[in-house]
Amino acid sequence: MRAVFAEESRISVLDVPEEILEPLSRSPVARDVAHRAGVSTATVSRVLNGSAGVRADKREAVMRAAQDLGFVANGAARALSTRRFMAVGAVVPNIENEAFVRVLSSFQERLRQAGYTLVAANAGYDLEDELREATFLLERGVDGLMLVGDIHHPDLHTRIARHGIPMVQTFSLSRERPCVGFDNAASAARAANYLIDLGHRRIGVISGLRKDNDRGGARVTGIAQALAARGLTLAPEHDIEISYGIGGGRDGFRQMLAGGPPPTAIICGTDQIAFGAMIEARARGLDVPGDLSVIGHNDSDFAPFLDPALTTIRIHSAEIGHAAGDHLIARMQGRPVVRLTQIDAELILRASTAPPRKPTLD
Amino acid sequence: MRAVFAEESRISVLDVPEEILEPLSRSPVARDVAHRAGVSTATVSRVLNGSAGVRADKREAVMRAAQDLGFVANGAARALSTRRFMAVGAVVPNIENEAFVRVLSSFQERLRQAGYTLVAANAGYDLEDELREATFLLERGVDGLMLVGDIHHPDLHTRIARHGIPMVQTFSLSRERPCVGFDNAASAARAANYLIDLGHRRIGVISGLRKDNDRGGARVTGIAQALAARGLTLAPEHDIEISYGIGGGRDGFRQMLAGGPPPTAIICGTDQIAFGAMIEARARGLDVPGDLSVIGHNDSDFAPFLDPALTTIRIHSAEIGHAAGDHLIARMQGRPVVRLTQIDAELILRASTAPPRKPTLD
DNA sequence: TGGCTATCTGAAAGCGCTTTCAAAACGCTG
DNA sequence: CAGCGTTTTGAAAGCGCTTTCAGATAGCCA
Repeated sequence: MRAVFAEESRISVLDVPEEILEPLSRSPVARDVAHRAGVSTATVSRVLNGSAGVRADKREAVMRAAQDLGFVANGAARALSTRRFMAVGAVVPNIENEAFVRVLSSFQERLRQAGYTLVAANAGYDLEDELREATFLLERGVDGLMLVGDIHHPDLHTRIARHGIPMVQTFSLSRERPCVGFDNAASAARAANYLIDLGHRRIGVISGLRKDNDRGGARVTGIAQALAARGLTLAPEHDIEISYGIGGGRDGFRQMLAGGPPPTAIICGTDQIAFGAMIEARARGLDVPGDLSVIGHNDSDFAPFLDPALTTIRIHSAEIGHAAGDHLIARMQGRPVVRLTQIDAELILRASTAPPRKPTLD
Repeated sequence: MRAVFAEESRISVLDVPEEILEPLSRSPVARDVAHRAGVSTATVSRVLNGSAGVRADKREAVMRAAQDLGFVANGAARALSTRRFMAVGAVVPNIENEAFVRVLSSFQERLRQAGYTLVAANAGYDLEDELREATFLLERGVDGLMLVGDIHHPDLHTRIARHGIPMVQTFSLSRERPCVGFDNAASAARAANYLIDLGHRRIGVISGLRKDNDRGGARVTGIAQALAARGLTLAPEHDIEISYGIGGGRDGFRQMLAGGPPPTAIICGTDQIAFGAMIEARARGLDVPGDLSVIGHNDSDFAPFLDPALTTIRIHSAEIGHAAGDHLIARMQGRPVVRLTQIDAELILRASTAPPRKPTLD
């Protein structure tokens, strides 16, 4: 059931031309402040940047003049002069995705404290687009760059290197490049082992799109290997790749059921997918966790509130963002840094997983 | 039930000092390109900015030289020279909030197409913080600014005016300033009227924090007025203000029940709050919608998938973002614009609302 | 008070682009 | 081929800040 009520569709008040805002003469520049304070622009700069060696009275005068005039330094001029933009870029696959939002938020928090601004861009799970967006950021001017994952367009590293700015990768580990993340394969394998230990033998996977996505790929690989190590296999019909979201999860599970004997447990690429799969399972009369155990990824806000509460792999997004921020800030300030920071994901056990009702016989 | 399994806590590989990246001489500048192409920097600039009036052969030569050198113009120098930063700022109350994320994403989409970058900042529902963040953005250099809501720090408008850049407000309407949004009071009132029409007489509200939040305030006011117009009142014990989130919703509803005869319907500030309230209701043995009708706000992804599916006020976040982007781009390019764009919210009817089981008698 | 050092200060030179302005090159026409 | 109107082009002047460098001041001691 779904209807639109009282749709008083959209209205626009047309063409009220903009009035001109105050004919403000011209925004004040350092010279104006210097004049007013009776000093040179050099001194203005020194005062406003807090550098020592300015006599108290002049300092006062400059401060007051700047205040009176409402002076705000021109960022571009400063950047041009100092060769520092005081900005950091971040390119993430999907800027609306909860996990990335959390990382960006905590990343920004750190940067902001250090006086940097964050400029985020969207790469949409496509290496070409990622390259394009990163290039755009480099042109506009950033002092550092955050990327997601370990596979990128071959030209990307060259371009970053040419700009001579530090870069840090997140969400996965890398032997070649600085990174903050976790072992996606290992954490997914841990979830698989947990299910195997519970007695499950037919285990399925519903992942998001894996194209240009090393994290998703690694997780599936990790699961397949964990199964193999215990003499089990990930059946092709139990290895589903769908688009993200609750709808994707429903479709994915439906697809899986169409492929032969259903699994007794599934591991999903996100909690949204897991939620969708649970809905579809219920619609098919399957009990979770009685007939089907479900594990998600991310520990979204709603995960503990689902019915049953969702077992999930919690990614410490906030800590990844903080660590990535700290890493970049340190390098931009020329301090030594750790090259690899590992922040392991945790398996959070809740009610959506249980031993299979009737242990499978094979 | 909630346990942490196999917590192999966090590891950091320490102090592998960063190797120096390629000792690249110095990134190429326009002069280098000019030299290589045998022209002046003026011509280089003309070619790279696509301005007409450059002979084809020189244009070719410049293109090739720029390509060979991997030249990328310095954004700060360009900004300083053109007095345009090609950047737009946005200050939102909570950068992690789903509704704002969606607006920012669609806003950015438009800006990006027009060659602008978005710089977003977090104001945390506090006017002082909002002022601080906006000022920070103004200093760093933006050509336009997006804000949320119609109440701001008194100094904010002065500062924006001093910079002479356009600003647009979102999510609510304003008679003083350019805006893209909807009538929060009216849309909430519509929801209230719908409940009244269903036969509800005791209607409650659980809103998020209303401090420095005109949207939240307007919604409650709208509901109270709608009730009053039908001879009903919003009882103080049914007017709850809590922090956002599912947990907030649970707490809020619990608090409401503690305050006397329970309402037969509630309107919540977000779908998360509504979800929390539904969980708490169920925990108390109340049936939704039999004993309690619930309406949310935003039409989050999960709303149609809750059990029962959630009736909610859908805010067209993506369209608000697009319209705000278009508005700002137009003004930055000196084109005339509409001053007020209204994009009404819709009431989406689903299964969480129904007539009260036993009509109240008053 | 003179001399010497330590502290402050301002003039001026960039930073790397864009853009104006005048000169150069070009293409026609008569 | 001179003369004239167009195109093209480059020199140079900014844009508004930081920072160097040398000169001006102040502080101190004898």
